[in-house]
Amino acid sequence: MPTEPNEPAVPVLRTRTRRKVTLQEIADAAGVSKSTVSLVLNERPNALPISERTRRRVADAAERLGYRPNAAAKALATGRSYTVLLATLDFWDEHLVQRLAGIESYLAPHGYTMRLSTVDSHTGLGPTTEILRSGQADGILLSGVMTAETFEPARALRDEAEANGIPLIALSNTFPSDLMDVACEIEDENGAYLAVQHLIEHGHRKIAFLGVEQQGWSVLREQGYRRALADAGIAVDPQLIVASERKQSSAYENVVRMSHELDFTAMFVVTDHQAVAAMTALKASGRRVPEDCALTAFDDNPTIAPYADPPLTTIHNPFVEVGRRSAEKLLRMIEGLPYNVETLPVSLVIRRSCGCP
Amino acid sequence: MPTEPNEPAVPVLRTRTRRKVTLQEIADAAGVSKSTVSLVLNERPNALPISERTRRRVADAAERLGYRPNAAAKALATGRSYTVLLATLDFWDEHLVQRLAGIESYLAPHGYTMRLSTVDSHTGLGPTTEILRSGQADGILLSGVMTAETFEPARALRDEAEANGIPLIALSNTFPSDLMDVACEIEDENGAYLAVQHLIEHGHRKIAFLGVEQQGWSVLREQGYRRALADAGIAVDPQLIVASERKQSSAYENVVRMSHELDFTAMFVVTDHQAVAAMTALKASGRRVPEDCALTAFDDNPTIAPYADPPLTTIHNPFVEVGRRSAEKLLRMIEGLPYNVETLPVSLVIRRSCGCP
DNA sequence: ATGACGATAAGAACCGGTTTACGTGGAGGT
DNA sequence: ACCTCCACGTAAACCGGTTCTTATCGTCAT
Repeated sequence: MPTEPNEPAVPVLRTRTRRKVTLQEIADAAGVSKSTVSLVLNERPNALPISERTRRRVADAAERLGYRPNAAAKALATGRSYTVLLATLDFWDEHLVQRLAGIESYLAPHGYTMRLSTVDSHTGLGPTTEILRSGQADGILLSGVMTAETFEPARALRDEAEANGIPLIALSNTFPSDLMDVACEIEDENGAYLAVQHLIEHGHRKIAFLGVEQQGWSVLREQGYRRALADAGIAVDPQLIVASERKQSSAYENVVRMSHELDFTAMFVVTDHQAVAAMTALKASGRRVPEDCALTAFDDNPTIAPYADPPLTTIHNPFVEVGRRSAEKLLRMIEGLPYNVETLPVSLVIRRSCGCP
Repeated sequence: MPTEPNEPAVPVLRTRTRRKVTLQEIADAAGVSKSTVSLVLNERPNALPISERTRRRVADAAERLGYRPNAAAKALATGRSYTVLLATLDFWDEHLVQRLAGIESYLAPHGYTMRLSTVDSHTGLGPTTEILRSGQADGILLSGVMTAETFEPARALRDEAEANGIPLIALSNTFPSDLMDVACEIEDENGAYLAVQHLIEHGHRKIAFLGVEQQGWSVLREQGYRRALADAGIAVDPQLIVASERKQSSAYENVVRMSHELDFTAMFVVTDHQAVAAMTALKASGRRVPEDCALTAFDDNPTIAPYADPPLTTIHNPFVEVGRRSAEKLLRMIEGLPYNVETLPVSLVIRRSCGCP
């Protein structure tokens, strides 16, 4: 029983693949020219007037045929890629995920998509340069915090972006503002104030501060800590102010040492991430949280704060909103629209680590 | 002293922006036609012959003018975007970073770049569908592991990719193989065998196994554990085989319980990530590692294993290589070339948690 | 009836590459 | 000296949109 010899062996994929529908095809279907179709489908604010009747005919045809504009053709004709480059200096930015959600939620409805490229000492700027020079991105969002290793790559990227006339903003406000823009600030100082104030309301007066070295936001949060103490008439004990490296183990070691050497009943830690290390250290030093040492933190990281033991009382850092705003600001820069930098409010999220029932 | 009134206020950026160099310009500079330039610059294997002299002239001109092909024009002409879509189901894939390094290292020299898009219950398939339908990607790498929440989105993406004739492969081998392809396997079974064998060589006979629920690779690693015991003539104690959820807290709780209820002197944990939780739990239960309980793990995660206390003896999981191979295989699928799935070897990395000096 | 004008739509050029079918000049054979 | 043939380049069409200029039609005032 011989089968048809010319029958392809695995035709499934090919037959199911829908052929791409072009502007011309929907023009034919609607009985108009392709320029008319383009005009209708793009809905320019002050374009040529199109009658309601043809507008509808075109829209119907487009809908019926399942038309999707060819991105490359559009990019070629407009000189814009409708693409944002997410350049990352350090993929281990714990907050990238949440910001990403905000970024995508803004980009998608505005017809933009995202490219990804890492910029570090291993990969170098090469691939990223290629993306910019070949016109594959209209703007850049830079992810990652400033460290000794990331500073130079970040500066190089900034220069490359500038040379190509492509706007760039940073997602985190850890870079000097003369180096690069950010979309928005958050209330670092005030958030820390609220977190420390809450500890004070619990009756604590010996409150330690655990910060992170070399980060502007950590300094701001320390200022909030100091202001809260000052407002409550509590003198600052410099010994109780400690800064760790970014990694958790550094925080752990610091807190173990502090537990042995210093006298405090509460502690404010500048990030949830470091707070869990601090709590582990406190417990390892024989202190219960919050009974022997109450603790508040900053970030309200959804993968950390609710699952810590005890759950963290912490300042809600609006990362998703920061992502949204960053995308919004970048798009405004791309379109040449004005924008301004706002400061987003934060709020205290009370769980158990502070001693609240 | 009036200044020139027509002088733009902020000309800096514009003047520094290099105008894009086109094929035609370098054709003029080299005194040839633009088709010749295209031919020279693309170096097709069996294209029209070009004399060495003009080849050099063109190359020189291109170099001198700093020519970069316009990606959109190329994409339009070739019908290919030279872009791979990294679709992620779950950005918290701990191993994405390393795989990403491997992926980029392969993509960049082959002229490909990466797009990014998340596919989950929040964002849905929408933006991703748009990318595929508008021809903005030639292939898809799917990141993230299979869970109850990610299964449906993954299947939908697979269907959409198939409908558009775009190849897709998964980065992790957690999906049923009839649902989607992977680029390569790793020696899950053998790695676990090596890790457990090492504990046996230290003289341990009561060895616990801590796995992760519902993951194929965890099952494979359990098989390696069983084979190692069998080869040493040790009977398997079913009570010592425990599976946790993916989150660390689940592992922590399981190990605390095991420490109280069961009798074992060593433990093999299926991931570094869970191993640190296990170690914390062991210490919290009053057991020293490795003196009271030796421990080996799997993954050799560079951000975890060397920094654990004590540093983890663990199986090196070649994530970077997996990323490279995944990119390679995807590109071969895009180009219609044959490929095959290989199994990558793993190796034991000895540090301190096993009890070695 | 007719010319002017406004509202619509068509036409064509263009974006910057790729790719084929088609010239052209020179070397080699007789 | 003439024809062939091959090596090398060129011209032109095409990819699928955008956008500006031009043409056409109906309507209204004169």
